[in-house]
Amino acid sequence: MDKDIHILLAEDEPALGMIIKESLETRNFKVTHCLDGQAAWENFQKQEPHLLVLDVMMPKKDGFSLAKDIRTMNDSIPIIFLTAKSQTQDVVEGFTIGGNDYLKKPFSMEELIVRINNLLNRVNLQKNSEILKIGQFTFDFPKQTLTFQNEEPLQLTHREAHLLLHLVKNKNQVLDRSLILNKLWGNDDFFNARSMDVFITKLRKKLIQDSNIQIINVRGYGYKLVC
Amino acid sequence: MDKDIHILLAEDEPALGMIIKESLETRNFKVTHCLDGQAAWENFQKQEPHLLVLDVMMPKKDGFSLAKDIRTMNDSIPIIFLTAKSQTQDVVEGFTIGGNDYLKKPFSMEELIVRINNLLNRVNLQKNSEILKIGQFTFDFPKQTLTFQNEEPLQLTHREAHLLLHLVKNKNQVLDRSLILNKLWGNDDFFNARSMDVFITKLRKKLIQDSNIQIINVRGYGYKLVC
DNA sequence: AACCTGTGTTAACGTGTGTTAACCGATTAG
DNA sequence: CTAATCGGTTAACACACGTTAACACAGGTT
Repeated sequence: MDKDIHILLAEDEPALGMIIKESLETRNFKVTHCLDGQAAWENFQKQEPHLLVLDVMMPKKDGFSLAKDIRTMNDSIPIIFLTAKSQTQDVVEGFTIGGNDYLKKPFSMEELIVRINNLLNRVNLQKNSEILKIGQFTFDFPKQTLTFQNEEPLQLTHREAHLLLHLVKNKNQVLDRSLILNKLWGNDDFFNARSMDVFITKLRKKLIQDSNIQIINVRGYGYKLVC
Repeated sequence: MDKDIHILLAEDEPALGMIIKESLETRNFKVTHCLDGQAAWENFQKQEPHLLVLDVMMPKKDGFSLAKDIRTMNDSIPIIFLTAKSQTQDVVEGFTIGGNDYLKKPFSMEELIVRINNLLNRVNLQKNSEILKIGQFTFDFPKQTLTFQNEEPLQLTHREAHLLLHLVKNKNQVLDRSLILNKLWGNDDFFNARSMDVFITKLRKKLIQDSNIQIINVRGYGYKLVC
């Protein structure tokens, strides 16, 4: 799952960069290592990574300046700065540019990984699993479409897509009613529960073409999607 | 022009607060001075200022806690913290809450004013000089053009370009309606919301050539551009 | 000045989505 | 068996959003 996460690392010290890269790769991240800000900028435009780890002091283009440029193109991508400096003013500058976290050298790999996971969970988790297969269907969650074999994609609504995502992520196991309700509706009162029932019906209809797929109710507990 | 800018100042030390208030007023800002966090909170709800200057250590409600509450209502209003502390950790805390800048006491008025102007410029006239790719389109924001592959560039209007820029900068994630409205229109009343709907329609039409690009509505929340 | 032209807002009407209600059958407790 | 409960299904509904066109207005042109 993590192998889908792509991190762009900009660090001019080759040895340190190597260590970070390898260390992150053992955690199943895909890492691109650039040795200066200019290279990182070019790579960012080509590859569109999920997260950036930028050294502040680099040749050609420093990390702050690089982050500033990146923010003109993308408001949300998480940025972590690495810096040898410790003055408050630098931290401030990093954050005003739009950095999300800040790590002072020397730091432990554990620290870096904790921060990366933090940021990815905050921003990235929801859109993580891009395109899923359910039996003979293809479920594109970001686009909210459900495609049977090679037919025309069927457009799902926001609620349908989210509910289906939950079911698929927990397929072949019982999903607790109130768990889904709390996650998607915010609370599990009577009316929301009935609303969910309606959506279960809708999903069943849209999944009817593949008879191997079923949304099974477990009375008093919840639902499970089998396929 | 500056006389339209309203700053909410929360500073419990009356003398210092007075100095700041008067100093900002000579720069043509409209300033409301509150002596504790509780008063500032009430005032914020009533007046909806353009920028906040918050002391961190205050009676009744400290600046961090106040900022946290304010961020639940408004993601974008710039917040500057004033603090006597100088530890990096406090700075980090301030920024993770959603502060935009940080000023360590004692500071000069000039410093404060530079930062205020910085933040206001960033919010008001986001200067951008980049060329973005959206699927098979090239979006030149400064020129306000949208080019499909090698065809003739399509001219966008000012509103179209700004709206598209926001969507692209936050692509693949849901962008809050009222956030866009507040940024581009200044407020999120009914009529502006309908106006935005019209522009969404216009953008969809202009992006129709690449079927992988979609502006998806999330009922009650906002839009996301997927590509 | 009168006339276009392009832009953004407002209006009017249509469509889609999510919630609620109503009615039903199935399951289970007593 | 009967009553209570849970879930299935359909339809009614309110309202968010889509779409188109009319409109107002600013800038430029003649």
